[in-house]
Amino acid sequence: MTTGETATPPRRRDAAKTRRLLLDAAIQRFTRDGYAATTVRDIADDAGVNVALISRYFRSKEGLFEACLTSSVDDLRRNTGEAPLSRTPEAIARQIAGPCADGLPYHLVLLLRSSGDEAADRIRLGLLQSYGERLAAVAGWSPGSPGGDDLLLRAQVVLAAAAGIALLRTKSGLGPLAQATEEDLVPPLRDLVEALLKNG
Amino acid sequence: MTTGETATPPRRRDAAKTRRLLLDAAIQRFTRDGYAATTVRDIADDAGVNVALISRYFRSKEGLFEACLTSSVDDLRRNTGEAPLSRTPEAIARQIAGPCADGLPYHLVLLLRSSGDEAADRIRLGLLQSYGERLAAVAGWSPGSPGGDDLLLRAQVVLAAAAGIALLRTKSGLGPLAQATEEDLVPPLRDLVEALLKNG
DNA sequence: TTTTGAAGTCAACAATCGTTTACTAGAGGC
DNA sequence: GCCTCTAGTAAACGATTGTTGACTTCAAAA
Repeated sequence: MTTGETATPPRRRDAAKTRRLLLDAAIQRFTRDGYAATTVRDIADDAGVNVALISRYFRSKEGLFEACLTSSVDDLRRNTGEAPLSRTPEAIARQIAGPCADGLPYHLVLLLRSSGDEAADRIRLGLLQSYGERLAAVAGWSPGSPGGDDLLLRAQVVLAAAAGIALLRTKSGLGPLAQATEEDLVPPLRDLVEALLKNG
Repeated sequence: MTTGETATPPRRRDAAKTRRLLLDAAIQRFTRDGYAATTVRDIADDAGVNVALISRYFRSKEGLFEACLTSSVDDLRRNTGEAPLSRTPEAIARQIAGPCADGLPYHLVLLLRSSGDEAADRIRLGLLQSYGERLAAVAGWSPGSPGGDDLLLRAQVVLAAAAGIALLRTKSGLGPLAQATEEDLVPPLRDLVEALLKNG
C-alpha cells in the first residue's frame, strides 16, 4: 500500500506533522541533556523547522517541555494500560531492564528532568504517584489499607531504583552496567523486585 | 578552645577561605539544580564574594565544577576509607538511607550531574567504578574472578538504585518516599542490598 | 613608613539565550 | 482565475550568560 487513496496525502505544509517533529526532537534532547542544557535552536534544527514555530505551537520552551511530559505520560499509560501491572516480578523486571531507547527507562529519565516549572512538576509528580500505587498494588496494596504506607514506600523504592539504573545506564559508560543487555539485567532486577514487593 | 594562639588568626582577606566558600556554594547549587541551570553569579552571591573570583581561583565554570567533583570524591574516600565497606547489608543500607543533606546520597546526586565536560566525566566515572568494585567485594568479588562481571553488575545496580533514590527523595515531593526518615528506609533497603549482593 | 604583591572590586566584553515582529509563500474555497 | 487564511521564514529584540581587564584596597615585608 503506497499512500493509499484513503490515507491523507502528504502535504508540503502540515502543522500537525511539524508539531509532532518538534515534540519528538524535544523529547530526545530533554531526555538526553536535560532542560537547561537544551536550546530551542537545537530542537528546531533537529526537527528541521524554524525556531519561531516553537513559540507558535507551544507558546514557550516551558510549554514545550510540559507537552513532552504529558506526551510521555500518555505513552506510558497507553502501553501499560489502566489495568494493574503484570503481577510477576519477572515481567516488572523485564520492563525496567527493557530497551533504553524507547521503553520505560526512557520515559523515567525524562521524568527525572526538571525545568523549575510548577506545572511540569505537577505532571511529573502525578505520574510517579500513580505508577507507584500500581506497583504497590502488585504486592497487595490498596488505598487506605492498614500499614499500606510501608508497601507504597517499597514500591517507590523500586521506581527510584529503576530511574537511577536507567539514568546511569544511558548517561555514564559505567562498567558492565552500561553495556548490559536486557537478558543480563533481568535476573538481578527480578531479585530486587521480589525482595521489595514480595514481603506483603 | 576559642581561637587558640597557634591557630591562624582570622584574616580579613583570606584566599583559601574564599576559595572554600565558593566551592561549598557551588557544590550546593550544582547538586540541587544541576550544572547548566546554575549561574556563576548565583554561586558568587551565595558565597558572598565577587563573580570574577571564580575565574581567578578555578579558571572557569567548568573548572569549578571539576573542583566540586574532586572535592566530593575526596570527601567520600575520606569518610569510607580505602578499606572495603562494612560487610553487613544493614550498614550499607544505612549509608544509602542516610541524611540527604550531607551523606552518601548528597554526593551521589552531584555525581549524577553532567557538565558535558570530558575531564569531569572521567572523574565521575572513576569514582563510580571504584565504588562499585568495593561494593562488589562485599559479595566476594575480586578483580578477574571467574564470573565476576555478574557480581560487579549487581553491585552497580545497587549503586544506581541508591542514586535514583537520593535523586527522587530530594528533588520530587513523591509520596511517602520524600518524607521517609532513615529508620523508615533502612528495612526495605536492607532487603534490596541482601537480594542483590548475597547471592554470591 | 614606605613598598610591593596579592586579594578583591567594578564595569564592560562578546556570545548566546528565549522570544517577538514583520514578512513571504503556499493551499483550499469561492 | 483571484482571495484569504495559515504554515513557515528571516531578522532582530532585550536579557542573561561566562569571561576579561584595569582598577582599588589591604596586609605583610623592607
